[in-house]
Amino acid sequence: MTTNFIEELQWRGMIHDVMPGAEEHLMEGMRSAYVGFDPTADSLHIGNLVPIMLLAHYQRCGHKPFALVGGATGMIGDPSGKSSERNLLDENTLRHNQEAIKNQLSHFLNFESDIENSAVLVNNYDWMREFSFLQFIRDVGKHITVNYMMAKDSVKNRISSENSNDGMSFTEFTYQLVQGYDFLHLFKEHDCTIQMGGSDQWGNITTGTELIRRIAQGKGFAITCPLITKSDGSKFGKSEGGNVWLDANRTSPYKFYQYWLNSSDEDAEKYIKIFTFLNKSEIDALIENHQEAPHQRQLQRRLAEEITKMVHSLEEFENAEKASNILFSKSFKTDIKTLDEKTFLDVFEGVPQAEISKIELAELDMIGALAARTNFLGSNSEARRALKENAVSVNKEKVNEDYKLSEDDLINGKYIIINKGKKNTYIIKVS
RNA sequence: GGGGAGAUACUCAAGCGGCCAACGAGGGCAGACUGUAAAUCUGCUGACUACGUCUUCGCAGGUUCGAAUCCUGCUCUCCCCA
Repeated sequence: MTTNFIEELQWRGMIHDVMPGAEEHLMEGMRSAYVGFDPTADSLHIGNLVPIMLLAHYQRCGHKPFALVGGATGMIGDPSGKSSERNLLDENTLRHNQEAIKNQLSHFLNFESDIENSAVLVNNYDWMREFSFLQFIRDVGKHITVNYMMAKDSVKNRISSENSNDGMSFTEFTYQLVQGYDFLHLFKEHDCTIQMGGSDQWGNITTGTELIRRIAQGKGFAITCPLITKSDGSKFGKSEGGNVWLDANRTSPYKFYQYWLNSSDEDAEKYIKIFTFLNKSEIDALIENHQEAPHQRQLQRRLAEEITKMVHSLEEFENAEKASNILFSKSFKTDIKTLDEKTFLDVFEGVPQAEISKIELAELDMIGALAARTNFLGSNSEARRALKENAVSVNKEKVNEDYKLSEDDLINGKYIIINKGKKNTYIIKVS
């Protein structure tokens, strides 16, 4: 019943490193593996998507996935890849975030308890909370030398790097021990033998396998996936300065869809393997088609479709797609009128809106429509600048500073769509 | 405890009495080109009732016709010696 998990990940480009023996270990039968998630926010973002997919594939291959919410570790802060100390969380926020995260994970993982390999959510705060400091340093600390801990890249970088002047607190130094202990705990309690994560987690994971070996005389395995990059070098998962979140309230499904749709060709080929469950032949065919007619961007479309459906829903995807088609269509003015009000609102869900009266409309100039009255832009200056740069359009037609809005501009008798550039849309509702 | 260096816009980083709303780079935004891509080129990137005015260069005072630049005190950071 188990299919070859490693092989599956391999062709998808999701393997960075596998500890020797892991593949054989997995072929022997159902195994349990876990991935840690950081509960610093009440939503995951697409940077978390890779580990999520890791677990999802894992479950699909017939194994049992554990999602560990790092309540305790989140209180400490992982020094890997960070150049400065992190803020700590309090318990209430933690619990709230855990719930939200579980909810999002359930889009990918099956938590139903009636199947053998159902997913399980655990929070390391539950077992770390009662662990006293003395107990911990006796039971765990005794087995790992400082020399061993110092040898980890995450620690070395922080201590020796010239650009981090802040040093590293003892708290963060102990992070790997706490995470390592999680692995040991899950090993003992749930027979969890594998930990997966991004390649930056390798050091932390091996501290865990080390603990399992020394304390429980067992064998734990590490599997890491590459960190996702974008071909232009910018950070993956960031858009307009912020994270792309899985939560529709933080990143609207439309924006989410657009993020993927705007992937470069190179990235899209990579992403479709990593972020969708499409099988190899299907993906190969898609890539081939795309290379023949790259301008049609079928690959990006399919990629965006699959992920949006998974993270949000079929309906949200359809709205996002529809909105995209209309917003970027050549015959915008006629297309937009084909929408009834309900669909119109769905399509523009999450787009900033402002409501004004007809009387106000008559007096409103473009500065007011962009900033002074509506606050779409940060300041009047910004509005003036945008107008001067020929960046603003009303219902998709470029306008300049002298343009006067009127009732002729109303769509469905109520709405005016304003764009700044191609990608920033605002709606004025006139009542 | 003693000595030294520093704090400038989103980030890095110039400026060291008027020519400073502040060089430059990165980032961001926009325009052209395109495929809502990448690359490239161009413009913008404190605010306002806008050819002018106002508020900004760690904080608080002071000198001066005039200060990011000089002086005094304070806060914070880093480095060296003990």
